[in-house]
Amino acid sequence: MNYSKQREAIQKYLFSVKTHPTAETVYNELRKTNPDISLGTVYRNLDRLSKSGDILRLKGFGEKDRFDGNIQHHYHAECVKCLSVVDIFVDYMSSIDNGIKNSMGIDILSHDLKFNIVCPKCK
Amino acid sequence: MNYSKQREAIQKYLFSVKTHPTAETVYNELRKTNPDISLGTVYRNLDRLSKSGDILRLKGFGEKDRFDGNIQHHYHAECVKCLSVVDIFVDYMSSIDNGIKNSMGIDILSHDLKFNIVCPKCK
DNA sequence: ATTGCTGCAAACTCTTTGCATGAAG
DNA sequence: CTTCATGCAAAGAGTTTGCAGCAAT
Repeated sequence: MNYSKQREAIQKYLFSVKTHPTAETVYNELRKTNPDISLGTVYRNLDRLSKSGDILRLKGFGEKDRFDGNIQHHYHAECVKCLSVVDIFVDYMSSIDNGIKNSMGIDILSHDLKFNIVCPKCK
Repeated sequence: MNYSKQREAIQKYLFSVKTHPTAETVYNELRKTNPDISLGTVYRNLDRLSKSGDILRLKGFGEKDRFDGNIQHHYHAECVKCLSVVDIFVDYMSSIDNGIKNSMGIDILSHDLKFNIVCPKCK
């Protein structure tokens, strides 16, 4: 994997924001400092970075995928009004998986958990 | 909402299966007994039925939406190998939401929880 | 020099929708 | 008759990809 200015800019941007931007938002933000970047390159690098474990790809929040530069474990909550995504800094709750294993006898590899809230701004 | 033969067939089919078919699967299955049904009609009715609360639309399992005729509360698990979706008949765990409220001070409206497993067939 | 990355545009997948016709009430 | 639902095909939204040229090693 060769160095590329574009990939570095994408990763830096994601690391600098606490929002959970879509590919299009990343594209529009990066164009301000990197006017020649293309949407295809953004998609390609977001895909690469998430597959290499350097960023997170969040699915199931609205129709578009969202990306997160924070790879420490945390959950996410979506505001049911403005659809923004906020972080819930809580450790992975393995008790949930153990509970299912005990009551159902099914081995759980992991779980994906999303909370629905009304965010502070919308209240 | 007028009666329609097609909508009834869709709902009956979903109620009769324990799988969690995609729109295309519903379409292909219904065509066997209802050869003139169109994919657009299937999509339209799946949308209508999920909005009226008669069926469930499941998002976040692979790329395609899946539909569930069982509207009693239950969780779902996805097999990481074959991507099939199986039911986890466990009551809604409001303790999860209360835990977040107590530790973070955020009111949780609800949560969406998906388990990752290796299904019996793939083991 | 060789390989990998880019910009561009076209293609792809899933889903929704406009329209003229046909079924339901 | 009037309204709603259908079949069909086209359009829409999000994302991926083929290709020729440029950047990195």
